[in-house]
Amino acid sequence: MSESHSKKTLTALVDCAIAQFEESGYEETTIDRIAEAASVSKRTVFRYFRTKEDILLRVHNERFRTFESELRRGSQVDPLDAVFRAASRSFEEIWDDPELHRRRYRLLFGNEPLRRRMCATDLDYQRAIVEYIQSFGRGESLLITEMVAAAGIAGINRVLLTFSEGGERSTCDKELQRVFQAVRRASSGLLAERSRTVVVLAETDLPLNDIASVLEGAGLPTNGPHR
Amino acid sequence: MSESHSKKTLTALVDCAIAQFEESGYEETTIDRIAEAASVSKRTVFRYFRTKEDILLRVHNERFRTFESELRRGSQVDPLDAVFRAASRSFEEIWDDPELHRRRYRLLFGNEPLRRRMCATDLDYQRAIVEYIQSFGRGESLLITEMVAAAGIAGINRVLLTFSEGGERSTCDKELQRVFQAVRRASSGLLAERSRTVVVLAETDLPLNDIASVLEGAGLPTNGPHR
DNA sequence: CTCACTGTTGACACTAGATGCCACTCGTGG
DNA sequence: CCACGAGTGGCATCTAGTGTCAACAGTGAG
Repeated sequence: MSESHSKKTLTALVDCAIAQFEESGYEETTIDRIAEAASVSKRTVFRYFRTKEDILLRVHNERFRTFESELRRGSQVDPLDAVFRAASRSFEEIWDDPELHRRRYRLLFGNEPLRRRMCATDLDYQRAIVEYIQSFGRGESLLITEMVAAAGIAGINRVLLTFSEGGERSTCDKELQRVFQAVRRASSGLLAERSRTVVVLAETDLPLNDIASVLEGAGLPTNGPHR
Repeated sequence: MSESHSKKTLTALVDCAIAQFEESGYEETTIDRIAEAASVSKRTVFRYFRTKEDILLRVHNERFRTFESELRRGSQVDPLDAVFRAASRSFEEIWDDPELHRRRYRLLFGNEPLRRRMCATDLDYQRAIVEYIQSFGRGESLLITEMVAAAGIAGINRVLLTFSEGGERSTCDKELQRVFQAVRRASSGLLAERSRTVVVLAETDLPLNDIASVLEGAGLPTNGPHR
């Protein structure tokens, strides 16, 4: 259960692999080459990483796991708040060693097959978010929930891309907030399955103030200048 | 350029492969096994399909190509209309042989690695949709456009899942429409970066009909009973 | 000190997906 | 009858990934 692990060889493996990928490209770099560079046997490489792409993708997938556990931990009233918090948390680890993560994500975004592989992780995020939101039992349709989740994930991916292109922490934080503001705006309309700007035309003898009182009594704040 | 192709062996290959996959599972079925079942050599299998998963995924990827070309062809005023039309068109081929496609998608959705592979195609859809919408030059932010596209694609994927689970044409069409209504509702707010239901209170001496005329003149359809 | 236990590694054999190369066959047109 | 090209089989080869086993190092107990 404890699995083979030696911090030294692990980091050596990652460093050598990333260096080789950057130098010769992902496809062109064979496992044998990486093993040789890290002075271990091919077999040992596969003891540390299940697959070749796992060398680059593991950290990304682990980001999902922290996201998931943060999501469970969060006892928020609003599901979207919880998702936002969890997403923020999952980003924090990146800032421990931004340069290494940046190189990693640059490789991932720069290589088409790997970029596509990353999409597979989105499925995990979608499932987790949908399950979480549905667990609140507000009766939102599965379809709409999935769509809202997908939109949020697309936003998160762009934040990741921004980061890989050199985005600083403040920039990424700001973009992530923008994503969730957008999700909130969209979902308030979508989850309730209706959202439209309505213009009401009506004739009445009631004075303006009476109508405003009725609206405010119904929990609809009015902010127009009414006497 | 003409590539090797023989309708007979192609369909034989697909039929045998799908049958084997259904019987023994995707991973458990080797290329040799498929080749043997179709009475061709292993080498020939790879002349018809670049990879093993291509046997199942090719049709799905071709669906994207028709989507893309339909998108270009479409000379719609509204970009979302064009995307909706293109999506509908890309579904039409399915109804030529629903059962075969159903078996295919059942395998794809039922096998986790393949399900994840399908996600890679979403990237193509997202890029195409984003590029198309941006080409209208309405100044929507890239981030928001990507999010809206992702939401739509998530919806399309659910329609596909519904189909694979036995959904009839009318059911799928209805669900697809629901997806795009949702996208429209969300995007009208998102692309403009604001969306809210507004109630206007005002006093005026103008008769109802005059106001209605102004609104309709501005392209806002009214449907209330006004004299 | 030594025995036993455990965790890490290297070496080797092997499977399966995938590619490159060459020779063969078969139908069609000149 | 020959030529040509498309489609094919057979074979060698490469690479990712797995299973197995023996070797070796550290550690704690007797």
